[in-house]
Amino acid sequence: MDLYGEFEWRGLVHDATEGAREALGQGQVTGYIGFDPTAPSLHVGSLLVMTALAHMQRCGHAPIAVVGGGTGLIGDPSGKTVERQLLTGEKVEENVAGIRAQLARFLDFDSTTAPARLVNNAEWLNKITAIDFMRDIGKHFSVNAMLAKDSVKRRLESEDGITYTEFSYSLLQAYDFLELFDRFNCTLQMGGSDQWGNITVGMDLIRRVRGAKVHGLVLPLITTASGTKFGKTESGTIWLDPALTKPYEFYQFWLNTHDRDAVKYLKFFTFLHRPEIEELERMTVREPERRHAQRKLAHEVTRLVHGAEAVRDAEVAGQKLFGGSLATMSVADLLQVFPNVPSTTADYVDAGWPIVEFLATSGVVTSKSEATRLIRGGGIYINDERVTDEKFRLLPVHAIQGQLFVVRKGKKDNYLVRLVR
RNA sequence: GGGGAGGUGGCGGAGCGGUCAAUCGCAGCAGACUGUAAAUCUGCCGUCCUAGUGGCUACGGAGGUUCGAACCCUCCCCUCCCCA
Repeated sequence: MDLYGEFEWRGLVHDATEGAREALGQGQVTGYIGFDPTAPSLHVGSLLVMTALAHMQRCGHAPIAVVGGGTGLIGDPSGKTVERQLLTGEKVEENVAGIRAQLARFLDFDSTTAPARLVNNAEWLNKITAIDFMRDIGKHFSVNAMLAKDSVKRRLESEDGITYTEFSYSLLQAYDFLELFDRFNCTLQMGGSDQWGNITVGMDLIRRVRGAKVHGLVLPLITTASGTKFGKTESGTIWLDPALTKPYEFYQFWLNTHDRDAVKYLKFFTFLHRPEIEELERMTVREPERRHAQRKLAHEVTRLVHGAEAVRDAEVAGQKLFGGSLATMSVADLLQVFPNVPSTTADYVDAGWPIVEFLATSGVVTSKSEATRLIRGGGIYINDERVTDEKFRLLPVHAIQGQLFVVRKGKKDNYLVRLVR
């Protein structure tokens, strides 16, 4: 299958170098994407480039995922307006380990025909000496040209300026590309659209020192129909790590995708083929209330990231919490979904708890003031029943079979609070 | 260097001595409607609590005048525009 055509149909090509399409059409290409270990987990914002790597492999090309154990120690100034805080070496290593595992889910390392690789650029960046770097790499760059780069220019104009460290970042990334070219004959670098500048620097370096023409392709910035930042919800970033974002929340995030974004995201984040996506599009137009596209999207993406079992749990939990009345539900049923939804415990107290205090200490809200505001606005429900009185005293007998409270904030934020004796 | 305009809550943008925690719009949260949508309408919207004619923090920074300052004065910092 033609990778470029696949990308194009899915709307994944924001920009590409001339000849990239042809190069991908003539035999196997080795391409890479870099991942910054700035956090211990990737988030949904990285999902697009991850699927891009997987698409490469599916089309018979050889993908390389590079985790920036070396560059992570510096920090990419692209898109940043202020100097970054440097991460410690241990922190970076920790983050690298977490990210590696997440990337591994998307790639097949055992393929004999189109092998995937996972490398850490610390492998070469930590070894090169300052003198070598300046002689072999630095010599090929004109500071005049570097100063003209947008990301640098913005920072030069800003009050805080830019340090030499961040200024040199793009050279390190260029060196990565060169190293991968030498080691694996890697001739393509992909990335988010903010990486275009860094990618072209690497292409220039390879052209100068090896006389070879390599390619770059950048993916679009993900936008939402409502104009909000993709990948954030009220409760924060949607992470890929199940310890940071429960698979249930992850599933709900996708399920709540805006109608106008659902099909676009199916193309972006799933590997479903064109006929199936087009059928889902038709179904969604016909019966928008069924949210065919959103359901499939949530199902597929959750499966890719967390596995089939997690999807089943997330779907069951969703049906339980949104499906019917809690009254007909057994504690056993609810306890079954307990680990899948945000949940806490509360210590048993005979006399019960003032509702406001209960909400604050269980972590459903951040302060008693917020609890009061929500109750006055009619946005708090205990076991499906709206709390109308902020002075209400919650008693152990109110718990479902004396064991469990289902606390709901607004329409869709469910929390389970279990009583502990 | 000279002249002019301006810095207010997440953003935009009013206010120009008391009734200012600060009009309004956007964003956000909650409610109604619905499809766990969108649009629309309603309420909330610095923050905390014992919820009160409550506490704390806030109109670039530091001082000052005043019973009282986002608002007046002084100095400083920063942004934008015009001229050199």
